[in-house]
Amino acid sequence: MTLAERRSRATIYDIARQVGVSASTVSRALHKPGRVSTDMEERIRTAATALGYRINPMARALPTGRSGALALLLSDITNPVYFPFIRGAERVSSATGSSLFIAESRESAASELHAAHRFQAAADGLVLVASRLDDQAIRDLADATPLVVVNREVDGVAGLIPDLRPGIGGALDHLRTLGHRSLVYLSGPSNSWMSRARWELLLDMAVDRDMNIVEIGPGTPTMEGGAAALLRVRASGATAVLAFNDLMAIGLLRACHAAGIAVPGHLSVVGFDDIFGADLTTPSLTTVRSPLTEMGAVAIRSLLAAVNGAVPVVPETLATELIIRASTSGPRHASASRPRHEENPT
Amino acid sequence: MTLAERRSRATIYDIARQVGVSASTVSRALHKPGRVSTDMEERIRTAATALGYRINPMARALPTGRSGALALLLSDITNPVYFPFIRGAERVSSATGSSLFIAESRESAASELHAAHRFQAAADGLVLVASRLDDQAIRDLADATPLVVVNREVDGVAGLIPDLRPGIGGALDHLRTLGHRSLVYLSGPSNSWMSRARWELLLDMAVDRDMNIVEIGPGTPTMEGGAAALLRVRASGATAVLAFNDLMAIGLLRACHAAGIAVPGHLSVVGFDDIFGADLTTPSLTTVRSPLTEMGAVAIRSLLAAVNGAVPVVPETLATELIIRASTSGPRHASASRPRHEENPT
DNA sequence: GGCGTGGTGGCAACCGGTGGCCAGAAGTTG
DNA sequence: CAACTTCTGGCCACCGGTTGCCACCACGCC
Repeated sequence: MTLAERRSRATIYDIARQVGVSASTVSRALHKPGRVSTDMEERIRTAATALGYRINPMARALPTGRSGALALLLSDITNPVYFPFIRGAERVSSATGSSLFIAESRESAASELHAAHRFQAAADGLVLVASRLDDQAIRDLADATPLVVVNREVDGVAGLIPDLRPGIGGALDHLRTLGHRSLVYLSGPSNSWMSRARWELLLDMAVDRDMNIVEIGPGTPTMEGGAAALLRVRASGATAVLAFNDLMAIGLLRACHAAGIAVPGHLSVVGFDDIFGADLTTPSLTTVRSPLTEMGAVAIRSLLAAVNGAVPVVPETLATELIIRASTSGPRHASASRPRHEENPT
Repeated sequence: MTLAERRSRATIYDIARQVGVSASTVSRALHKPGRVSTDMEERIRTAATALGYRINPMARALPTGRSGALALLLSDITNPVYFPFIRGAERVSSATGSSLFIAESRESAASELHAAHRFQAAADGLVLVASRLDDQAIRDLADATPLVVVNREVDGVAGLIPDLRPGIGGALDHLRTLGHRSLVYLSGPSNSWMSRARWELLLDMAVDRDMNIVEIGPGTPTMEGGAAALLRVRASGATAVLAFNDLMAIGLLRACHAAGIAVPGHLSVVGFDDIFGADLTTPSLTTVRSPLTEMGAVAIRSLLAAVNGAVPVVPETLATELIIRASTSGPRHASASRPRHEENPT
């Protein structure tokens, strides 16, 4: 088949021959509305479908410089947080007729850069999610290729960041209403822009609300990373902890259970992202949800705009939101057996 | 930038001009080891790196018919079962220098076919996971393009299926040892080849073990689908249920909890796949794990072999395996409070 | 010294489209 | 009816590589 396959596949020349016109006429009939007479277009279209013609994107890409492909670079494909994002991105790209490349950098800047270079040649544009590259490397890429960064802010590069205020404000208000005054933020990797952004806003808004907050970290953004922080969380004396992401929050939850610390009775836990699984834990996890599916969609739309030379418009609807579940309650209750919120056990 | 970007990007002609040779010599120096003299190759390589040359995959694809891209088609990107599979696939493709396209058919045969056609032109080969197409459509695709189907068997098409026997045998032995004699299989979608395969093997192996088993279904392969089956599961009088996948098993778990039915005290539950989250539930889920990451890797390796005209070799290590957690115990215990297996709460 | 041989590089065609430019036909206008 | 547009289709160069074939050169050998 390797050879057989190479044969077949009708080209515009086949159509041209059958209709008795030149190839450029076929090209125009198929892609330049109004450029050829209606009945000629008609004849060419019928011949094209009869021959099962499908355009060769590579051949088209050569003169136009446009491959019709976009690329998505993630630091960790198996992090559940990305799946809604990928879905949103995939929907928009397939709806607009683009193909989507995907690659994972495995938290390594070098392999991220390598993948980015590979895709610079093969795709029309790049989306970098939670990039591990430094600002200058990103700027260099953006100089050569349309580029959108997600969950990161780089000067002079199109970026996409959800509005953290409603979610973080909601979380702080929620905890304050429950009676918490002393909080901990479990931070993520030191090179994570988003971890820093969450922390800085928490700091700011906690002070506004007259609450104390300390940072513990940096930590790896996994369940293990969350579990590893337990000792320091306890030592801090805080009554509630916000973890950089749900994975860490879940890790902490499990570590608490193993150590006999009741959640939310002795410690309230809040996560970020609302990943799949956040409502499967016991207690189910209160978390700050990001509109991930929509962010994926918007990222691709902005990228397409950039590819087409238009100015990307970011809708202001990318707001985070607090999802209240069962891992938060008033401080210093002796037992976790009666979480005060609607429980969602499995 | 849309224009600026199109400029730059050194070509082999730029290198040729700088070194003072012809483009074909450059092409050979770069990709035909030994075809040009060593010092000429040396000079060309230095010039290439000096100019920041990177090959244009589209230009190369035109004469060779090889784009260096592979495509992965899934029915549902957000199903956690695919996460590890995608990772395995991505690792192998990026390790072999291929780029990976990804698309989701949203359970629709029409959009799957549409995506497949799009990728036929742009990629060297396709991987279809849990395809919703009928056998003939898949065969037609396979006639025109190197193709590997995963979790599906189609005559004359390369397929990749894990060995279900160890996992299913293990699950039946486990349940039998616990004292169960009467089982239910909660089947998935009627067009799911894998659901059928699991059922048929369960049937076969249950009879061998002198156990009763009935099928309930078909059902949608989601938590809702699992929850929806509760009434019929109860009515069957069975003491243990195996669900088509973990999502359904988790849905059933939650429905049981809501209905006051103790798991595993009143009902033991076994899932399939061991997705992310299967050990987050309470009780944590006993499940038949598939080697998903490796399957992703093997799928891409087979596809590459097919692309290169070699015979794909499927290693016999793709065995399923029973993961015993806390959702199974002996039948008819009054309470679920003391699951007999090491519990993994949160 | 003539000839064979292997090593090395160039020429040119080709992959499948795109698009600028041109020419003939048809239609408009004065 | 001539001059001028507008339509419509063809010609051809080009995008950036690959590769079959040929030519030239140096060397070795008889």
